[in-house]
Amino acid sequence: MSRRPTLKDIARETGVHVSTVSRALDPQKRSSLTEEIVVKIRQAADRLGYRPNRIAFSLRKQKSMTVGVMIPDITNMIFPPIVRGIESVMEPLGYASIIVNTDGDSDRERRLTETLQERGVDGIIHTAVLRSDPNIVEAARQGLPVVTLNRKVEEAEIPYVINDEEAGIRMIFDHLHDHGHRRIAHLAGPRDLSTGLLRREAFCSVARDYGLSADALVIEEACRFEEEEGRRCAKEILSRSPETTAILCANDRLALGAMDYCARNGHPCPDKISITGFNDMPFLDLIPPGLTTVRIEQFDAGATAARLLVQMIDGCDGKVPRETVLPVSLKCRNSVLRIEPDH
Amino acid sequence: MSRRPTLKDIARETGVHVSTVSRALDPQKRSSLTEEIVVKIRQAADRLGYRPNRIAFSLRKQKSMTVGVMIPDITNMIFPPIVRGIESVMEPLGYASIIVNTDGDSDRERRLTETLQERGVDGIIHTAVLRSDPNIVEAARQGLPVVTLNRKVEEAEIPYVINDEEAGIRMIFDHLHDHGHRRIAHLAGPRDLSTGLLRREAFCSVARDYGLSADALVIEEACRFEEEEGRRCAKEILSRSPETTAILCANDRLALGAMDYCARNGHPCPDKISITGFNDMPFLDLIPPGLTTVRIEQFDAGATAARLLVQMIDGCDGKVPRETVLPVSLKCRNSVLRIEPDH
DNA sequence: GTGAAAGCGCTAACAC
DNA sequence: GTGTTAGCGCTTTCAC
Repeated sequence: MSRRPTLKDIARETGVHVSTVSRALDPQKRSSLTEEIVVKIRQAADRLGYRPNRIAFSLRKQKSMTVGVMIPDITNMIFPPIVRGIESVMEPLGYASIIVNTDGDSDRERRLTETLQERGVDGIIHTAVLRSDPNIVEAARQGLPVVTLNRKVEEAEIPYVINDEEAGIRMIFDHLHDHGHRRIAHLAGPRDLSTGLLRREAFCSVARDYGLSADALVIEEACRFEEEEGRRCAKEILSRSPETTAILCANDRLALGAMDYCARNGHPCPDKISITGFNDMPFLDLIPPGLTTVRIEQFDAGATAARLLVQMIDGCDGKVPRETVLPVSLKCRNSVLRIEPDH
Repeated sequence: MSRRPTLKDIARETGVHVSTVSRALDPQKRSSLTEEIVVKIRQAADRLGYRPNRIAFSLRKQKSMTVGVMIPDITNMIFPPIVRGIESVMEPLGYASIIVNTDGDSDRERRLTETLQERGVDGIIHTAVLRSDPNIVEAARQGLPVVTLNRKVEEAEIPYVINDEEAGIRMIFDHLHDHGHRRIAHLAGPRDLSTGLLRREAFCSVARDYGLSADALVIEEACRFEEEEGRRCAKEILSRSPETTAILCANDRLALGAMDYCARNGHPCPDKISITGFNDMPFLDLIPPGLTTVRIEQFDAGATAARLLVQMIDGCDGKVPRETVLPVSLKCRNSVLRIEPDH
């Protein structure tokens, strides 16, 4: 359990100064040294099993080679692929990630943001941001590189990468309409999350394009993106508007909840009612009847956000784009039934 | 984007020495200072928005307040709950976790172990260890606190927390036997993982207790804990031993794969064949017909491992227990059919 | 009760 | 080409 060797140990071992050792071990500066001494130093380093101390490096360089990744909850299956996407670009560059779960708790988020800053993270990828989010805005204002993922914050110029919500909703609405559905309800997400709002707005806009008047639209808003809320809202929709033939849900978990409620209450999907989701989370294909949904490339989204963040950290060339919109696609399974349009 | 304030800034502001500021801000040592000056310093700190620099702290104290968490792959749904369990004890204690994915790649694991050590982690929780795993053994030998989770490594005295594999296999075997099954095949996990081996051994041992001779046992071993391997092995079992009435799988993913293969090849579960899993991963309840499996408390396992690790780091009282075995329970769903025993 | 000084392991001016 | 020196922000002896 002997202490890890330091530059000083190598210096003593080889009889040179620590700064020489430091240079010899830095690929950038190696060139300014004699070949002979470099070899000697590297051999000594290998022999002693030297590993650089990144903490000392961080303190000196004011760069921790660490980024913070804020997510609502890693047990929500759409996040692990995002995390892997981030890792796929960060790790090869030598960055480590500290992943924290906010649980959608803004107080907790504030504390975690502070913790990350105390730990000197070089930047933050935030996948749990609210449309209005003073904590992260303040951090960004102080000069910390931040990029938000999946959601955007409205009060600041923080770069974000989102999916093409509008296109996704349009695809799925078209799909329902093509299958004869005219009485399409929207099970909306929370209004304080940008995805919730964006998808709702897209729904209204597409409905308008199809000539449905806004006040005829039945929309029920979930408080959280959770199955339980899906059940509650499905119940609401069914009782308020029993003639509904399809429920377009703002995400998969809401759809799963809605499907469960409908199945238990004499409206099995797809026979009695068609239901659609959004996200295409893992394992959805194994759950009957197979939710038709909008596929989002979570891994790519993570990787894209990571690339942006690195650009901001390196602060190299011009500004990074404020907005990055990733393409989505329709994933047809079996939760949408073809029916005769009733008009 | 002004630089974050340091102790020096507060010292200048209040006209005292930095060491005094340091003491005033340390709850432990605050007592040795005048009440008056402590108040003045704390006010100045608040006014400037001082946040301690944990990197400097780490360098000085040789303690990073960071632990490494090695998992095979965070997108495997059994791991997120473990991560949250670890976090639930680590975060309140001020520890952050760096989570890394090994992808079961031993080379990658070695690199990651080194990276974690360079970053000065105070300990490692390893959920992806092989039965023989020189990398982590070497790290532990050098004095780094390590605890393994779900699996154990055989060549060293590294504390581990595992689930009661033996009891789990026994429960599920009993359950199958109670339902009349006598021709029970085992779809085993990889032999180089302790769970794979332990569950296989338990299977053989229970079978022996039931008077089944070892050479009559049909066992097919998967190379990885993945659906694809489950399909392959199910095919093998069905062709080698068509009279099989039940397949006891070493984990849920293998079971899902087996179920899929059987369904597609005229052996729907549970009507033609009964299948069981192990782990009770999330969302299993939504996948028909509902896999009967052994429930593991992943969150608790993570929390337990974290508690052990903290004990080791604090190096306080006596040694931590080498072995911690967590209880498991039977989770009955609908993948096991009651049949007439054929003898 | 408070200040002075050293040092954690490293990098980067600046000398020579 | 290599050594000297200073310093990143903090804690901790040791003085007084």
